Amino acid sequence: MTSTLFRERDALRSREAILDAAERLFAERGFANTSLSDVGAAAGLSRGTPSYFFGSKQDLYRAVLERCFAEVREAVRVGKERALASGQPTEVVLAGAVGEYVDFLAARPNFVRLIEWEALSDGDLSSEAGHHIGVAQEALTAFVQELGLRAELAGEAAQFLLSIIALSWFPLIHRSTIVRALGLDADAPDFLARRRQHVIDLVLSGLRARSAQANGAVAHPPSTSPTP
Amino acid sequence: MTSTLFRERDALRSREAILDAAERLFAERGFANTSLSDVGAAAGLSRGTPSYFFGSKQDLYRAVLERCFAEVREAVRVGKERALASGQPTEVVLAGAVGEYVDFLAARPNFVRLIEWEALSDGDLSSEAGHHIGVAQEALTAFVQELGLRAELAGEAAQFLLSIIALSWFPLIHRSTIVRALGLDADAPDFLARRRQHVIDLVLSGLRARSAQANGAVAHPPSTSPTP
DNA sequence: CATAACTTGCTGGATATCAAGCAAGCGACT
DNA sequence: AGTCGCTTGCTTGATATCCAGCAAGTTATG
Repeated sequence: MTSTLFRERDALRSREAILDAAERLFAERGFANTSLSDVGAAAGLSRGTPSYFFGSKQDLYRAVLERCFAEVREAVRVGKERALASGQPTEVVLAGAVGEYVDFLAARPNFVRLIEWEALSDGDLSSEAGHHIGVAQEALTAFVQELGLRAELAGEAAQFLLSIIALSWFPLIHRSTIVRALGLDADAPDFLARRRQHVIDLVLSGLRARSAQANGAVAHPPSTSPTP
Repeated sequence: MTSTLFRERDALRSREAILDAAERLFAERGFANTSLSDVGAAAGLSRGTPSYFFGSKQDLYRAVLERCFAEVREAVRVGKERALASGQPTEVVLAGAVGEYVDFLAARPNFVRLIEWEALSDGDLSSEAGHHIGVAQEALTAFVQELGLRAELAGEAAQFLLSIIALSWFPLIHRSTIVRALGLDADAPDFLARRRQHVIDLVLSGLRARSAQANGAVAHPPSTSPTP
């Protein structure tokens, strides 16, 4: 019998192992600070194997991003369909969607960090991250549709969506810096649930206030002005 | 007379020039992607000068961070004093403080990007970013004090403060990716004002809802639960 | 005042390290 | 024998760090 110490040779498995390793390392340390040696070693393979399967380092990076975005696109598609078909009241649908978004991101720290490196390095989305546009637009139209807004309020909706993303995203990036500096423990078992609820409450109260302001007369002045 | 083409030798000015150049380049491209040659050239000096003044690349980086944090500490201190002494109603004070925070960050893209690189690279705040703790704690106590909360609600306050930071911070990092993907134009002359107002409205409505829930009976159920 | 002795600000070559990419090689299986 | 999966040796380019040195001052000394 052949030794079981060495895995049998399997191109597909090795490819996936390299993708996994690269995703983890690129997410943790960024593109520039990850060497192909590191990737090979983390995949349990040699220095040269990443190049063998993916060509250049850039190409490997593209492959990693592509795999991540595919997952996100799918999640948005599914979430959108479910939300629009549910027939539940708007607030319930939104609360569910926001909560799921928080959980989705929290379960994918690699994805979040990858995008963050990307945003910092590139400056603009010209290169790889062009995928983002499509997903964001799809989410935005679903959001506008669910709120039953006319097109004129798309800017307002975009602000809200931007806020939802920011609220869900930020604590994951700064879990060990700002979050901890505020005395919160991102590793505590109930942190995620608390955060999820907080984000949902904040967004819903914001939307309620906004629609109250739009419908009724001027109950309170539009909002307090900051400059004296 | 001596030629005015060449600046007279001035150690302090050169030091500052190098700090400025390093801050800009580290913020734009990150630590790993900035060479000391780049820094020297950007400062109008030679390849070797950064090392001459600051020793190692790491030390130069530390000096840049230190200078940034000093500015932030000062801003927090001033803002805190002014807010607590103003005697205005809580909502006005908060709206002012939040708006100022948004503007403060928007005026300092270098700072925001620097911290973001730091958060991504380090993972934890052990090393350089330990400064953060102090500033965040000071802001938090001011916030709790302004709201007149008991210590038990510090966790709640921290969530709100975290949200304020996230809302103000995120669009600056993702101005060319997510913000643009949502159809917003971060370079439009009124984007900052709109965003400022949105953040203020969102935070204030959230706080109003929270205090209504705390004071009155259960007007609406605590909040809609996301899981089916 | 003049010259020498010394300091300070800054430069740019030399060296060493490290990583990407290429190509030759090697073992296993068909 | 040939192909596939993978490894290893080597080259080349980039860059951090060390250091010798120059030039513009500054102080001490005649």
